[in-house]
Amino acid sequence: MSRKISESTVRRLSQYLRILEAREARPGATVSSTDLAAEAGTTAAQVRKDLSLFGSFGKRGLGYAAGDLADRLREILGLERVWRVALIGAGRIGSALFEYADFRRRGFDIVAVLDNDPGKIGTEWSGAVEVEDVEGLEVVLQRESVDVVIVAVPASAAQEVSDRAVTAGVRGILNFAPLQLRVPEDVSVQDVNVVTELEALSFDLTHLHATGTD
Amino acid sequence: MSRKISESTVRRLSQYLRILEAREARPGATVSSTDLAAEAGTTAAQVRKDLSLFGSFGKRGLGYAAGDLADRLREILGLERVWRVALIGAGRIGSALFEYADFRRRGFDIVAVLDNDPGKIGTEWSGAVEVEDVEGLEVVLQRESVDVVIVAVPASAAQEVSDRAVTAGVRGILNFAPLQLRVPEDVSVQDVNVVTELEALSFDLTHLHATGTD
DNA sequence: AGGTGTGAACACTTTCACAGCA
DNA sequence: TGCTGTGAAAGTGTTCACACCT
Repeated sequence: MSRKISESTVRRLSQYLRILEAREARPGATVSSTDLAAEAGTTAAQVRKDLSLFGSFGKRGLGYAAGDLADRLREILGLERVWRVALIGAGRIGSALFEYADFRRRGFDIVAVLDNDPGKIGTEWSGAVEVEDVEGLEVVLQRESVDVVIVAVPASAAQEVSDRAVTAGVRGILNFAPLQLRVPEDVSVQDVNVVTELEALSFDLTHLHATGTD
Repeated sequence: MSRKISESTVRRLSQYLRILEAREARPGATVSSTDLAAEAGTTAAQVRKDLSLFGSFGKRGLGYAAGDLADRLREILGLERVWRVALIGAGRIGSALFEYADFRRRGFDIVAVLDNDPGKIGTEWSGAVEVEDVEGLEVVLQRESVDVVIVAVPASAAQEVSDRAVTAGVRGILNFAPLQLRVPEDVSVQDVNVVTELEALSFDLTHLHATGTD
């Protein structure tokens, strides 16, 4: 069924879905590629190309049925199920993520939290999940049928934790550690690196200033 | 001076720099494009292309002088100065970011924190910065000569806050709100969106499974 | 030999422009 | 007329392959 879909297309699909959800469209409402493009900060042609990669579900002369389009996007993105997520690392980032209610609402359920700090192990978070010893990583991942792990440990521990999760069968990793994780081909890693984003800003600012003179 | 440098090149430069810094190279140490590529998860040709966009500072047969290369990268990325950052939004994400010491070490100094919650305004964070009322945004940004703002407020408030920061002269925005900020051409925005990253994982996992059957 | 710097080939993405349906 | 769907054209980014220096 699937051609090769680019990373950027997937990112935009996620964005389109968020836009549609924010509108909580009344039944029957329609949306055009021009609409979506304006809000997503891209072009109408881009929106149509992205969507047409998965079939043609627009009506010529009208646009897309907003509700149907949202459903279709959820289906394409694999969001019709609940993903079971384990959070590895109960530090600042970990706890901020855990408290971020949007995950749960969007189908990512944090079913386990692990850390190696004895002061944290055994404590209960939000009266729901107990922090467990990362020592027992494999057991926890299996017991909870975890699909995805969030790596929120220091860089020095990240590769080991990732290796163990992969060995335990995990195929998706959201990585907050500032290094490139080495994983087998069939494992998908997404990186979040705020320092890199800031450095990209720094680059832009430094070189934007130069635009006038060059 | 500057040709058009792609977003992806800049991201990789940041990564190369981090790799070099992690090695705390002894003076005189050298590093080859093959080395860097292996650790960064890219190809040697890519590394050389990226670096050659800014001049030729490698030695044929030898590689790059690690220390010099790191210096050059910092210069290219505009990291030879300290960037003054204001954090708008003192919620979960905001506080996690504030506590993340790496920023300061890397030249991003959070000089102001703003929020609209009366319970937070006036409190001191890390005995260093006092949370101020977002009401006075413009005054604070000017007083502190802020270069970059981090937008960590709910989506509903993000565009307004961004507009006000831009009007006050800010040219760089790190955006954590899940929407596309509208800004003038000469303002650079970098987005961090964890939900999109998770949805990209969800997409990959859903479609990797299919590879066998298709 | 070993490893850089780079034009030229290739692959991928975005934009254009228009045929075709509601 | 209005707006989608899509081949073809244009534009960007990556990989190849090799001349050249140490």
